[in-house]
Formats: sequence, C-alpha cells, structure tokens
Amino acid sequence: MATEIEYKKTRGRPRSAPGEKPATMVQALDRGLTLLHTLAETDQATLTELSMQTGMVPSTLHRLLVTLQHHGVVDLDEATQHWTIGVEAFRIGSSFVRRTKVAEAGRPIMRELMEATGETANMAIADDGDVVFISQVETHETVRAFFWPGTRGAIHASGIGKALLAELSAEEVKRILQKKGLQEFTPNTITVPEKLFADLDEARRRGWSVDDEERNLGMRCLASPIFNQFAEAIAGVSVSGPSVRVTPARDEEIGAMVKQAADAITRAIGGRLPERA
Amino acid sequence: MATEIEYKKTRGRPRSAPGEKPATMVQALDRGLTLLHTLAETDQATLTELSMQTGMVPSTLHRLLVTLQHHGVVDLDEATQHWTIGVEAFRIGSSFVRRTKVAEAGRPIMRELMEATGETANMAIADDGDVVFISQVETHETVRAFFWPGTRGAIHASGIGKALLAELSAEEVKRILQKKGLQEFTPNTITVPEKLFADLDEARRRGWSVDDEERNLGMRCLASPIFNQFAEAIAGVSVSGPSVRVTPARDEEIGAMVKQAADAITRAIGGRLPERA
DNA sequence: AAAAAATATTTCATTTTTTGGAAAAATATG
DNA sequence: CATATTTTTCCAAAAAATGAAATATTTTTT
Repeated sequence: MATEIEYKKTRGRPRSAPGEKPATMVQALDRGLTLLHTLAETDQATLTELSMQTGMVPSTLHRLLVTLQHHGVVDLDEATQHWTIGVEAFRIGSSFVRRTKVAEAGRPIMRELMEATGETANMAIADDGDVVFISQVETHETVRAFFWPGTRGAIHASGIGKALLAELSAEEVKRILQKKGLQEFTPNTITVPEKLFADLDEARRRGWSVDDEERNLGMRCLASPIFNQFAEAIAGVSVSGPSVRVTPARDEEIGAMVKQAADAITRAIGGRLPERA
Repeated sequence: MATEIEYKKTRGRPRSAPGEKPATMVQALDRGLTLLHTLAETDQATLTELSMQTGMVPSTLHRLLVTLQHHGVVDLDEATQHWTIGVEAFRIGSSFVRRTKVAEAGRPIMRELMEATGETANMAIADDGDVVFISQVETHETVRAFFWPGTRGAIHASGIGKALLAELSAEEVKRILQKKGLQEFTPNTITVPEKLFADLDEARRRGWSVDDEERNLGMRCLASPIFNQFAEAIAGVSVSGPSVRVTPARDEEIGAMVKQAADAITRAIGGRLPERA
C-alpha cells in the first residue's frame, strides 16, 4: 500500500558507470543470441539466409548453430536444410511465465499511467462472463474511484469488460450475453445487443473502449486489452475517474495513453498483439 | 518418431562422421546456454549460487550474465540480486510454438473442448521419449489440473504420452521403454510392459487413452493423438481434471469429445488420420 | 550429359577473445 | 569496529574463436 521506495541492497562492488560504459560482452555468446533472435523472427532460415541477415560469415554461423543445436535450442530440418527454434528454447522461455504474473508485471506501468493521467488505474481479468478487478493504483485526488481487488463486475457495463468482449468473436459474445444478460445499472447502460456490438466494433477499431457512466453515474472509464502469447485478450487495463475530470474532450488523449500502457504490459509479459486485417 | 525413411537432400558438404563427434562447439556460447538451462531450472539464483551450481568461476559467470541481460534473455532483480529468465527468452521460445503450427491451430478447438467438458484442455508433443506440454486452456473451476507449459513428463504415465505411444510400432515403443523405463509414480502407474501394451491396444482401438491417476493421485486424464500429413502422431490433446469430476462413468462421453477435438486439429493442420486395418 | 553454380561443412593459420585469478568496492554480519 | 561476503572490474596469459579458403555434395545451367 505504501508508495514504492527504491530499494536496493547491492551487495558486492557496484556497477561502475551509470552512464555509458564498458558493457563487458562476450562476443561469441552475443552473436549466438543475435542468431537466436533472428531465427525466432524469421521462424526458419537456411544457413545462407542467416548469413545474409546477420552479416556473419557462414563458417562462424555454422559453428554457432551446431552449438545451439547441441543444446536443443535450435533444430535442423535435414530435408529442407532449414534451421528453426527448438524445444529447449521453449522450455527455457517458459520459466519466464512461471515467474511473471500479469498483475505484477503491470504494476510499474500502471503507476506511470496513473501519474500521466492523474486518475486511478485498474487492471481486471475476465472470469466466467464477469470481470474481476485484480489490481489498482490510486490517484492522489481526493475524489476517486475505488474497487476492492477481487470485485466482480458485469462485463457489458465496464470499460475493461468491453475491451475484452471486443476481442472475442460475435458468437462468443452472444453466448456470454445469453448467459448473463444486459442488466441496467444507469440510464446510460447499454441494454440493446445491437448497440453493444456497435460499441465493441468502435472500441476494437480505436484500440480502447469507453464506459460512459454506464455502471456508476458520474464515473467514466477508458480501457484497453492485454494479450498473451497467442494474441488472446486475457486482461485489461483502465483509467477511471469522475466525469468532471475524465471528460469526453480528453478521451483521445487519455485513450491513447491507456492503449500505450496496455501494449507495454502485453510486451512485458511476452504477449503478442493480434494482427488486424 | 518417424519411420526410418532417411530423406535427405543435404546440399553442401555432408556432415563428416554420423557416429563420431566432430564437436565443433563454441565454448563461450556453450557455457552461456548451460547457464540459461540452470537458471530456468532454478527459476532464480544469485551469482554465487549459480557459480556453485555450474562450477564456473564468478567472473566468467558475471560476464556471461551481463551479455545475456543485454539481450533481455535474463533479468536481474536489483533489490534481491536474483537473476531470472527474461522476456526475450520467452519470446524466442514462443517461436517454437508458432512453428509447430499445431499449438496455434489447436487453440480455438481446445477452448471449445474446455467449454464442452468443463475441464482443462492440454496439448503436448513427444520429444526424446518424453512428453512436453506446450499449450493449455484452463477450466473455470476452482479445483483444476495445471501444468506449466514446457513441463516434461514421463510418456508412459500420461494420457497424451500413451495416446502417442499407441500409434508407434511395438518395436519403437520397446526401444523407448528400454531407454526410459517405467517409473512408478502412484499405485496406479503401469509398470509392467505387458499391461502397457494391452492398454495401448485398447487406446488405439477406442481412439482415446486414459490416465487413471497413474501420474498424480486424484487426477484423471483422457487423450487423443493428432496426426500430420504423413499420418504420423506428432502431438496429442487431452482433458484433465480431478477424479471426482472426470469419473469413469463420463469416459465414453468425454473421450468422444477429446477424439473429436484431436481429429479437428488434425484436419486444421492438414493432417491425415491413419487407415486402420 | 557435362560443366558451372550453389550450398553446407571442414580445415587451419592468425589473432582476437576469453578466461580465471586477484583486486576493488561495496554491503552484511558478528 | 572488524571481518566476511558478494558482486564487479582489471589484466596478462593462453586458449579459443574467427574467417578465408578448401572440400564434398546437390542443383541448375549450358
């Protein structure tokens, strides 16, 4: 709950220059990693292709590849002579997810978002047709929106909820609506499926959704989705505050910041943005 | 895994000795990869811990780590001085999943399978006599089976493992058993080759295999194989959950759905079902 | 059908890089 | 306050990586 104090207990000799300095790099390893990156990007490539892309000479490249192959980090398709990323790379990489929870990874980014917009930042996930708030960074303002983490909310009347719905297929959305209905909370709540679908389309196009006093009168909220490695929307981040401060006039500005934050979190957890047609 | 039709059109100078080891290995890269492996296994470690585990001298280790960090493949938690696997490692690893198209193509089908059965759906491939889990869609239930993606598992004590074994020839299965043995995990684990072969026969006939608390007590799992264009089993999909919900009484029902899902994935990747005699 | 081009792998002499021991700079511990 | 840990930097010795060229194949062109 306390503001994050920069906490380091750097045991041992401190890193010399905070400014630009030596970067003690092991060349062979450096090259090997560059090679892995290139290979991951291209999905597959022959020796000569890799040689052209990385600028390394074939003999060097070949030695690196054989070493990587020995560790199972790359595979060679004997038939086509195509090198690809191997299982072991996947296994090593999975250790990352084991550690990184969306909430944790998003925390610093949400804090920045709060500072930049001046309003409370929230994170929620979808669960069984509802949204569940899992994290929040509160604004300094005295008038503020507040959710207890763990609070459940109707998916159709929440910024994050709509941001998540916007990434589902029409069928999936319909199934959820069928199950959950479109409860009316305020005069602004969207209760007609057609209107909701139009709203979702717009949200998807823009990259962020708006909850315009649809759940609580006097409160507005802008939200964007966060994606996993399969480009599936697994969570959302939002900024919420009183309508007097979070005015429609600021939507473009704040919306862009929210989207940017969401994308940053997507990157931080190793997720992938969906490709738009 | 494939029958031994040696299909190579090795362009360029052929690799010298198939039996011998030319072992053209780049030491620095080799060590860097070993380091990554160690780190992935331990999840996190300080420099000295790594030094003890790998036997490398701290100075060397430090240089390697800085290089890896530069590529985002490892992270250093400044507060605790703990090194961990970084996002980029995950990114690179994801390329593996993307390449083995199965995971991508199977994703929506697995989600449907999860919705239909109410239980967690998993996908795994065979690798070097083990199964490696590569994808999972979790159930909404609070009590749920969970594997970390990237987890290796014994092939004889896993639903998917047995589904894959059932598609191999008796000789190939024997070779794997010879190499890996039949480790006992629970009282239900099949440890007698004869029993295993009978089980595989039944699985092949039915189209789906059962792991009846053979790996984890209280957990059951039904699985079916996915085939490539050559009708070779390259992966498997399963549904797993607590024995109280995934009861033998539901086997026929769930088994059919799992098989249906597996066949759908086979079709989605352009695979072909083997012709039964 | 033969010759030429393309490609992957190996060899090897050269020199750049890596390496590990030790020192340095800080914190932690007693 | 002194000593022990721990991480980071330094440095000279030497091992290891490097790239050009050679080699053994396959594919393409003539």
